[in-house]
Amino acid sequence: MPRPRQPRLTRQLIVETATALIDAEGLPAFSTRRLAAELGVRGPSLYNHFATKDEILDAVADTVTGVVDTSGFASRDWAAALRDWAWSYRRALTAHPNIVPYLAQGPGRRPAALAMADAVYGGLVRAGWPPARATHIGAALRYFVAGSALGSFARGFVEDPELYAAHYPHLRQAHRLAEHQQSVDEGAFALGLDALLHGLAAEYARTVGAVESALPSG
Amino acid sequence: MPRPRQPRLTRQLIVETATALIDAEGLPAFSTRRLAAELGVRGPSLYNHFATKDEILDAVADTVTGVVDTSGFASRDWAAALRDWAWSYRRALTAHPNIVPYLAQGPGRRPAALAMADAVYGGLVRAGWPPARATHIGAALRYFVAGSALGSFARGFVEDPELYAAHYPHLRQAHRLAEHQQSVDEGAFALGLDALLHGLAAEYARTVGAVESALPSG
DNA sequence: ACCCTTAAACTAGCGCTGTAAGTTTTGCCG
DNA sequence: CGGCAAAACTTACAGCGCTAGTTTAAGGGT
Repeated sequence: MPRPRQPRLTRQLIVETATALIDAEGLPAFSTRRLAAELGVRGPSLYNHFATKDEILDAVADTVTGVVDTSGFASRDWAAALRDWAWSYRRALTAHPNIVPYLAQGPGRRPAALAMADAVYGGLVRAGWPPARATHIGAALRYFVAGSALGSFARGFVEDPELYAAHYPHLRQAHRLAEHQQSVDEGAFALGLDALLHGLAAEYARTVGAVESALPSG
Repeated sequence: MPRPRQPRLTRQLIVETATALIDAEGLPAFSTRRLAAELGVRGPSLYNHFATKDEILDAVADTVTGVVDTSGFASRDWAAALRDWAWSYRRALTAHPNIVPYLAQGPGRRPAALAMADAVYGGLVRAGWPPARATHIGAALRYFVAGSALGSFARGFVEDPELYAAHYPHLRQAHRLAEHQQSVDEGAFALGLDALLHGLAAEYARTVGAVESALPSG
């Protein structure tokens, strides 16, 4: 088959179809041939638009990260902005949980991830946090969000409840976790995020706030 | 080649060699043939000892998780025990960073991960936390530790610093993160963990502590 | 109007992968 | 001492990411 009169593939179409395929069937089922078949095309044709499979995955990951809202850092105080961002970040990841294992391995060279890191860091520094501290805070929240989206604590407990009861006395109810997976994960996230922000506010009051109020400009 | 006089493979030897191979060359380089070659053997021979490749990876992950120390929950107050556990957990994972992406996808049916979850949950409940809260706390800390071991915040920034400076003004220094990766990650972890525990202590005082001190047994 | 470059599909194929099937020889147990 | 299980083997299959080379259409330059 020669070059078609109208191109059958575009980067955008490939990324959209890849996202749908990963959402529907998981990362392991995502192969270049499988994706190509979904697009009515023959495997190697994808390489006219992307250099490698990882480049496709990067594009998928980038569009997922792209919807994260960091606008709070421009309008709200740093703690409220952090909270809004963390929830938005979590929503973006849990909307496409199957791509998270790939995405979680670092921002790499994905523009949206870098833009997000930039916005968070800038917002925290602007609020008075020392640069090193701002880096740490952004990283810590990223750890927490990525971890929560990745390793849904509850998802692992799906097996025969009898097995648990015998060996792990405190986990007798663990099989029920699967039923309420979403609410457990969200509850754990909400609790952890509140605790983190509470602790950060205390640190802020102890260090930044104290210093600023002792300065003429504060 | 027939059955040898002395078996060349044991489950333990396979797991140890697999761990070393993954540590040295990463998850993508870990294939059954590659592992077999390392053991002086021919690929399919591994299937006399493990049913699938994933079963080998589960065994590796389980031994990694197995060294995590949860003994603090038996001897110390809940907050100190959580801190000790979190650090021990993090050390175990960062000692074998290449297996973390596999390990982070849930406790599955790995005994060590389940035993760990059991110990944490039990310790928190014994300290007075309501069961649902104990589940949330264990999950939240697991998110944080796994996220920190998996997606080293700093590791992603390795590219040309000029690229960052142009598009992401606040990340001008980001390339330096790679140099200090370990200290940044540890600092972020320490900050986040302290903040988390600070917030949890406040919640404990507000709920559990208040109730217990109002009871005869408290 | 024509040529030429480039684009976008194709087919063929390489060296991998996980793993199933069947073979051979050894060690051990009844 | 016969026979069965164990543990290595060889062979093979389907699928993987990706490269190379081919074909034809689209579009720009003169």
